[in-house]
Amino acid sequence: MPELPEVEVIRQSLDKKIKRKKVKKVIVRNKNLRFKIPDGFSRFLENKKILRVGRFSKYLIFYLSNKSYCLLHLGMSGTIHLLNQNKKNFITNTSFYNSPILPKKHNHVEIIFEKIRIIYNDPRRFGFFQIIDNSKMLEKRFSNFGPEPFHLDFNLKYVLSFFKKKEKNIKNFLLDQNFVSGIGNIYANEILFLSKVKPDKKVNLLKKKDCVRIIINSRKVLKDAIKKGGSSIRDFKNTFGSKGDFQKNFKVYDRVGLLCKRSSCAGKIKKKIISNRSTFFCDTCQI
DNA sequence: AAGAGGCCCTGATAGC
DNA sequence: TGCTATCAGGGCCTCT
Repeated sequence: MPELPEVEVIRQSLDKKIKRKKVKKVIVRNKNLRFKIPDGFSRFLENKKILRVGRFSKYLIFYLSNKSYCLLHLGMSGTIHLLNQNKKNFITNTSFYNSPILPKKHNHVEIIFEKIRIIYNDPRRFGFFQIIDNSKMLEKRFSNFGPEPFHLDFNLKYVLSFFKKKEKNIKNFLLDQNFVSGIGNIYANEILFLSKVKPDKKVNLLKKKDCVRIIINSRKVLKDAIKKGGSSIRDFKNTFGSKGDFQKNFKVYDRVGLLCKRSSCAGKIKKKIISNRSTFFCDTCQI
């Protein structure tokens, strides 16, 4: 599910719900996520206030009242579910498990506030939590990440310097978080379609104007997706914070065999595996 | 040292 | 109905 736009939409709703609220209790049901949740994780969060919920790239950042941080990456299948609850017996109460909005399985972590309970669900367990002790460590954690597309650092000069003499194709670059942060497989496909660039084009062959279009469209696609509430595909429709609508705007993703949406183009959308990821493009108007 | 590929995991779906 | 194979939005690790 989650590329930058989906994570941002979740962040916005989560921030509204738990900002300035104190964590009463944390329950870890299954600590075997992508990285093992360490002993003491619950103790670390309990009795601390969430000052706000931030985000960098595809990571949610919980700003804690003792100037430490908790990161959450949703992996491929991580979702957050939010349940209101009565004050009475709010920690031990388990009636919420019957809630129709809550999946039956894979509810691995619960963070319990006085009137609200957030539940981390993740069937594939590619997501993870991470405790960060201070702002220095937070800075270090993301020091190797490229800028987000919106950032002024993601500009022509930066892109050209990265592409010089590189043999890699442009799609892999867009997915490379060291180059640019927050783009995943869906939006990489969409960005390249709008930019009229073939996904397997080697970056050292790109013209300046191609790079400019890729920069502009990276911003455009992510911004539009955030505005539409992200993309909901497969069974993620009812998930908290991601009842998105952007999938209706997909020009190439999951449209193999269908007509190209560019009005002047008669091509059909092709599918090709690049570095083990499904890649969709129009080989008529993307060159 | 850049770049390709394997792998972590479960669930939905397609094909027989 | 029930089996098997394939695929899924991420990113780390290893190998060449």
